[in-house]
Amino acid sequence: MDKTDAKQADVVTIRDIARLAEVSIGTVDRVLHQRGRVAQEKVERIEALVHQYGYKPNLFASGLSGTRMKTIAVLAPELQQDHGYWELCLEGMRSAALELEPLQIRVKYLRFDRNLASSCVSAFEEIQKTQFDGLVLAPTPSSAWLPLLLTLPAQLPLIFFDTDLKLERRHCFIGQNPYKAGFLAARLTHLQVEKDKDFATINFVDDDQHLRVRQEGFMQYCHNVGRTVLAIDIDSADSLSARRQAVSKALDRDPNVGGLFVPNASVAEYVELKPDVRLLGFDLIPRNLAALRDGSIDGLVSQRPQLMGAETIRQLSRFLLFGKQLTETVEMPLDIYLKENI
Amino acid sequence: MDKTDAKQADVVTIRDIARLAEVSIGTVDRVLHQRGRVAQEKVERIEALVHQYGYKPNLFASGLSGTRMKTIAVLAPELQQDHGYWELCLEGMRSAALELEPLQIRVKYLRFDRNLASSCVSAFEEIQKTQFDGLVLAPTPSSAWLPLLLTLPAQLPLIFFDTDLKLERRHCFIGQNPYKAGFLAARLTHLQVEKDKDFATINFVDDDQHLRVRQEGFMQYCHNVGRTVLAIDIDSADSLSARRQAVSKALDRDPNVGGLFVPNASVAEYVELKPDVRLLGFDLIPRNLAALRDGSIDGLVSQRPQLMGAETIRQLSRFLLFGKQLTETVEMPLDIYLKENI
DNA sequence: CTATAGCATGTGTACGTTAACGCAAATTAA
DNA sequence: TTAATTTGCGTTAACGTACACATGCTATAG
Repeated sequence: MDKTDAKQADVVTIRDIARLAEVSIGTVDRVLHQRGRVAQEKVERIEALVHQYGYKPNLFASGLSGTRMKTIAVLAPELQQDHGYWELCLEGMRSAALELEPLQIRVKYLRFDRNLASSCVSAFEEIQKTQFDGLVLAPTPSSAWLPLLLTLPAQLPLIFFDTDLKLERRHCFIGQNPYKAGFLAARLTHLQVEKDKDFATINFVDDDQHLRVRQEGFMQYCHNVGRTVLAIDIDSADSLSARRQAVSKALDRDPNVGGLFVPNASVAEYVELKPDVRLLGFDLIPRNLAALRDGSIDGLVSQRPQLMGAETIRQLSRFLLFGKQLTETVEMPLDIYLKENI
Repeated sequence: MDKTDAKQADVVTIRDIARLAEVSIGTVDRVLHQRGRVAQEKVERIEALVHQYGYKPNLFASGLSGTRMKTIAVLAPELQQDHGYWELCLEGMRSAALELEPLQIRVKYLRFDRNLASSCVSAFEEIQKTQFDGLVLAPTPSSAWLPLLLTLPAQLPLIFFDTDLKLERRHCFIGQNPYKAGFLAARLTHLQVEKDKDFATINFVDDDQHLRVRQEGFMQYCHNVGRTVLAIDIDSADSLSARRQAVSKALDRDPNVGGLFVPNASVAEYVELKPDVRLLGFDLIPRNLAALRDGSIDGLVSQRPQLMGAETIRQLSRFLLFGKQLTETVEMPLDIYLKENI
């Protein structure tokens, strides 16, 4: 029951294919790796046999002969930006990287300041100095990254993380669907607030694409169920107290508001403004987690940054190791967090 | 940027260790695999060097030399049992298995009738006929499985799937926490039902451990928030119409019930009994999914059977490939599903 | 017609680990 | 003391792939 030395009879090797095609393994190898220099007739013969016998190169053997450590480069915003969200993403990446270490996969992390285009450029230049076989990038702000990305070799696997970008070049995206996220957040708020009350939502004036689309989803649901929504304009560059005061004032002006929705991870900054206003927001960062636990936040929608990070590294590794084509878009599931399921 | 032939300078091989210890690789290998026949003095010298240089065998090389396909045996209830829940689990296993195929891992599935002890025995005997390197088992009913498990070799890795069992033997468990699941379901129901209404829950008289604990969690939450719960006894062996009628009658008797909670995947069988009673249940099986979509079910708690299946196979593979110790208990996250996040 | 590319193809070897094998020295049995 | 084990250790042949290199062939130029 322990040692399985059974059936390797049906395992097809490159040598089997060579024998069947009446050529050498070198020729088969050239066909497999499309290195040319093989007569068309033989190419076809070999490809047919490969298909017919379902030949798959032995991963161990190819790994052994290569023995070059593959490197994945990860470019993400500074850890403290976005309230620790990136920290969680990297945590997931690190755990996946740990698993993949014995498979000769290494992950190299580099950070940049997402408010500073120059920081993006220098991070990009920095990473170029070393060899890498795949790139994971959180491409914010897009204006800084787009020109840089054009300089990348066309065949280098590229994954956009968290934010998607329109780009000619072949790439893949892993992240959430912000519209659905906003829509779901609205539903969750709707559940928790008495039917005759209104909603308020914070509208960050410096917002990015992501937040905007989330808001759209939120508004659409509210519209569908006939909830009135008060949008409170806030500049996230303002001081915490100024922002709290602004929101507080707005809530006072409209006493019928029963739920406040903050479309990003900063939700914990708006706790305890008004006792009977439910507070909901985004992202299960430690601070929000604590607030959810103690009841000062009533619900969160989140996208499991750790899982997302781990999945990203795994996807890319699968490509690097098995040559498995990357899935164009991986839409990460949205989670609802209440006090009971954290 | 593509070919990384950089630094293998610091990769320590068995040959390096042998050279440093002034012995042959054969001796090092014997020490590494504890095959004996090495002088104590050299054992210590080698072990010290292995530790000092952090030598890790090259996975590719060991895989290559072994080349024996490792087999994982999976024993799970018939696919149609439990409303297709097992089907989803196997789906996840299959997808993980596909990924692992190139790593010489194979998964072999066998089904049994979980209502028939004799079926468990024969499935167990059947699986014994072939070689396997790890076993995944959904051990229901426990009375049938416990005696069989004693006959397994002590070092064979064993994972209990979905249901945990007390067992002397070393093993690992992957599944949900049913108490938390019930608790969460109650919270979800609580959110969707007006505060002055009561709850009803179906109490399957032939229930198993799982359902019982779920019910406990549900009851506890209701108790905490002061909701009255009407328990409706149902025998799941009865016909669908009989069961629907029984529930319907119970609901009619108590017109203040605003929410009905079904503690298992059969929830879709109780749709449209009373228009103003919210319906909540368990498990995102296709049928429930459809009912959630069209609004006849108002919420589900589920445990992502696919993810659970995939994770199980991955865990075991990690052990088989890397010798990575199995995590004792992997508690799968609970998900809340509403119409918007499916 | 020979020299010389350039292309099609085969050969050989490294990659690191594993474990069977074989030899010698040490120990035990007869 | 000799024969038979046991112990300690080194050697070596896989494992399947990848790729550098060698070989032989064809076509074209001189």
